[in-house]
Amino acid sequence: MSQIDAPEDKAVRLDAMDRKILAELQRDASQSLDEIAGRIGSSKTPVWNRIRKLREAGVIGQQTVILDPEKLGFDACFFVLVRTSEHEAEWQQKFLAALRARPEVLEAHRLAGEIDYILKVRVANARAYDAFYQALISEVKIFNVTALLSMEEIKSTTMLPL
Amino acid sequence: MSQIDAPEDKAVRLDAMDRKILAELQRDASQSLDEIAGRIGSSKTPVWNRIRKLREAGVIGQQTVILDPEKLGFDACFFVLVRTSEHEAEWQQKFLAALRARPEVLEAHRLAGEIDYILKVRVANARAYDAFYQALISEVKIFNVTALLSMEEIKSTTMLPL
DNA sequence: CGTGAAAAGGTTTATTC
DNA sequence: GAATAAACCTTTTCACG
Repeated sequence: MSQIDAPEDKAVRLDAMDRKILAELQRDASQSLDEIAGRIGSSKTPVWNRIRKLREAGVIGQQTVILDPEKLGFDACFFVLVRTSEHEAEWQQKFLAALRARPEVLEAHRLAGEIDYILKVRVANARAYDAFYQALISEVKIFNVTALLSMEEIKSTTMLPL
Repeated sequence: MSQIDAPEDKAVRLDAMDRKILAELQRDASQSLDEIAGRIGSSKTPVWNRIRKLREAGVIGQQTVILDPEKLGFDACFFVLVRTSEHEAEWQQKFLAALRARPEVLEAHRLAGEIDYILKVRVANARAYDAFYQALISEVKIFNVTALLSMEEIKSTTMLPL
């Protein structure tokens, strides 16, 4: 069975210039090609060709804008530790679908160890969290839930350290 | 003492059109003004004026690009639960500065309750996590640390549900 | 593989209704 | 407020060294 380079392939070989371009794009994706080229000591066309390749390879994904949650009234952020008794495929499918469908769940990870899942949930206030929580446990059976309330966001970045 | 509208002010009043614009920018910040205007049923000029205001108000922050961590060799993601015995201002300053200085710490929150802090840390592998952990505890005294290893990223988004 | 120019399209400002 | 238009940049393609 043959295998072509698919976008899902893990790890891509990058040189120093690719890394510089990625770092610049992470820092400020609104920069022009000339600006990026200037900063990293290259020029327009090579930068453009590399960006195109990095996009095709799936290294560069969504281009987005970071909004200020508090200015938009999302005043509460919870980390939710979930333990479950159920480990059947069917239950898991239902649980994952529920998480993906709920827009207040910004992150969800399946974990190794005692705790099965961790969620990061952003909502307007504690009441909105409770509504989310009640809705979730009514959809899927969960053994144990611990909610950790964030008092202060010390740091938050999407920038990987290249 | 008078008070001017500063960028740090909490909560901003937005109408339905502002929200639609923000939703489009979150979804895809590379769209042209015409594209956004078309999708939300408006036109260039009003969309442009609103985006400018939202930027000035600090609602719209960094424009960035989401990179694929695995394609870049960041194969390990940990959530780190930190308990401390120290609660003096000086200790806290040192701890926060350490977290902010370490680029592998993508998120850090101060929590209410038993656990004092939660961190999200992205590194190449378990060994790199250990190096990070050793460096951190050598910089600041920490009472208790639990690392939760992510086995699977079920969901990860920066998009707030507008 | 980089350079530079040309074509197409986007942003930003100013003016008008 | 919104529409239009003009000036100015940027992106994208392409032909050439």
